[in-house]
Amino acid sequence: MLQVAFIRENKETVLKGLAKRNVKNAEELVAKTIAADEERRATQTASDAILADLNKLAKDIGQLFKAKEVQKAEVLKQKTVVLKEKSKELADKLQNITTELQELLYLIPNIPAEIVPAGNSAEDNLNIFQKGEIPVLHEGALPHWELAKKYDIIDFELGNKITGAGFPVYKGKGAKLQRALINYFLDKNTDAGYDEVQVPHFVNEDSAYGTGQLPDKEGQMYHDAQDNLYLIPTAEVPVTNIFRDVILKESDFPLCKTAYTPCFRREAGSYGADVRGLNRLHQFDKVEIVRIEHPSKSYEALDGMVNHVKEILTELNLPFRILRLCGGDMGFTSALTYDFEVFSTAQDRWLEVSSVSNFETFQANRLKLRFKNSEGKSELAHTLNGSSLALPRILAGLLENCQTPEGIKIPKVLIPYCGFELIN
RNA sequence: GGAGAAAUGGCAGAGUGGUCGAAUGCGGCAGUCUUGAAAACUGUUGAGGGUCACACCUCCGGGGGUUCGAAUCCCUCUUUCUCCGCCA
Repeated sequence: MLQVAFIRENKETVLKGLAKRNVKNAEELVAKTIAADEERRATQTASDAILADLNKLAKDIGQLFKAKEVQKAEVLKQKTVVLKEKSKELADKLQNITTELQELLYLIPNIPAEIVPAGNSAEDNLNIFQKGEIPVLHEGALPHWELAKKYDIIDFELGNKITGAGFPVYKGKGAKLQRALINYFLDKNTDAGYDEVQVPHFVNEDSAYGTGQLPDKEGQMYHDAQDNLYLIPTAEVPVTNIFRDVILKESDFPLCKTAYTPCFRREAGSYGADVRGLNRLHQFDKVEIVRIEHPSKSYEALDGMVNHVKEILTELNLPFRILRLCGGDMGFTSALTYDFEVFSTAQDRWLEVSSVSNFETFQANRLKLRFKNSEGKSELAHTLNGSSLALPRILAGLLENCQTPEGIKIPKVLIPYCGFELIN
C-alpha cells in the first residue's frame, strides 16, 4: 500500500507509474483517493476539536465536584450532551471515510521503478540475461511427466486419489531428489548469509494483509473458515510478517532470512496444457529468501539476490534466462521484479522458477515495518524477496534436460545430497 | 476441551473513576568528570494523526459498552500462566 501523503505530494509520479502498469481509471482512482484523504483529515480536525472541548468540560466538571459546586457542575454536564451527540456523528463519519480511503488505497498498486519497461503482458518483458546451452535431446526424449512415469518417481494419479489434481506424490528417487534440492538450496542460502527459519504454514488475516495477499488475492489462497486462517501461498508471507509492527535500528540492516515451506495455491481458473505435470500445482515446495533493507541499499540488495539465484542455476547447469518484468506483468506489490526461467527442452518452453522483487515501502507500509533513521525519526524499511528456488519446475527442467538413453543424469552439485548419480 | 488467574512504555513493575501518556527501577541516548574507559552525577528517552511550528487529538492485548470523565467498572474476543483432561 502506498502512503497517502506520498500520493498527495507526488500525484504526477503516481499517475506516471500507474500508466506504466496500464491501470484503468488511474486518474479517477487517484483523484478519489486524494479527495477522500482531504475529507478524512478535515473530519478528523473537526472531531478532534470537539473532543478537545469535551475533555476540557470533563476536567472542569471534575474540579467543580471537588469544590462541592454541584449546581455548576450539573450545568456543565448539560452542555456535554449536545457535544457528545456531535462527536458521535463525526466519529461515525470519520470511520466511514477512513474505511473508504483504506479501500481506495488497497486498489492502488506499487509504483514501478524507473527501469521497469512499459508493456502489457509477458510479451513485453525484457530478456536481460541468458545462460547455458539448450541441450539437443536424443531421439525419443520425453516430457517430464512421461519420465516421471517411466522411472516411477512421481505419481500424479495417486495424488489425485488421495487429494485431487495438482497434488502429486513423489516416490523413491523422486522423493529423495526433492529432499536433496531443498537441502542444497538451503545450504546455498545460509552460506550466502541468510538465516534459516521454520515458519507456520498457516497465517492469520493480519499477516495476509501485511504482505498484500489480502485483499487482492483472496481467491488464490486456501482458507480455513473455522479458524479464519490461510494456507500460505509462499513463505514470503510468514517470513516477512516476522517483522510486522517492528521498529528496527539502522544497525539491524540487512536482515536476511531463508525458509523452506510447502506452498499452497488454488490456481482457480487455470487449466489446460500449461498445467500438465509439474508445470502448475496446488501444493509445491519452495525455498525462499527474504531481505529487509535500508531504502538506500535495497536495489544493491536486489542485484545481490539476482546474482545469488543466477549462481545456483549455473551450478545446476540448467539453461536459463532472466527477465525484467514489464509494468503490465509485474505483481501488484512489486516495484521491480526479475523472473528466472528455465528452459524445458522437451516441452519447448520456458518455465518460471524464481521471481525476485523489491517492494520498496509498499509492504512495509502495511506491515508497519520501520526503522529509526539517523535523525531519530521513524521511516519505512524496504522489503525484498525471491525464490531460491521453486522445486517442481526445477525438477521438471532437470528431468527433461538431463535425460539420456541411460537415464536421468543428476547434476554434480546434487550428487552428495541425494546419494545417486542416475535415475534409471 | 473444562476450571481459575493475568495482559500497562525496550524490559521489569506501580497505578482500581478525574490532577495518568502513565510512578519507580533497569536498559538506551546526550552531557559533566576522566588521557581514555568504568563508576558517580545531570538531563533525555513510546507510537500515530494534525500543524510552517505550536496547540490539539488517539492509543495502557483487540473490539464494544457504562460515565460529564475509564489503564481503572461492565460485556466479548484473543493470547499467556496454573490445575485437570487428551495427545504427536
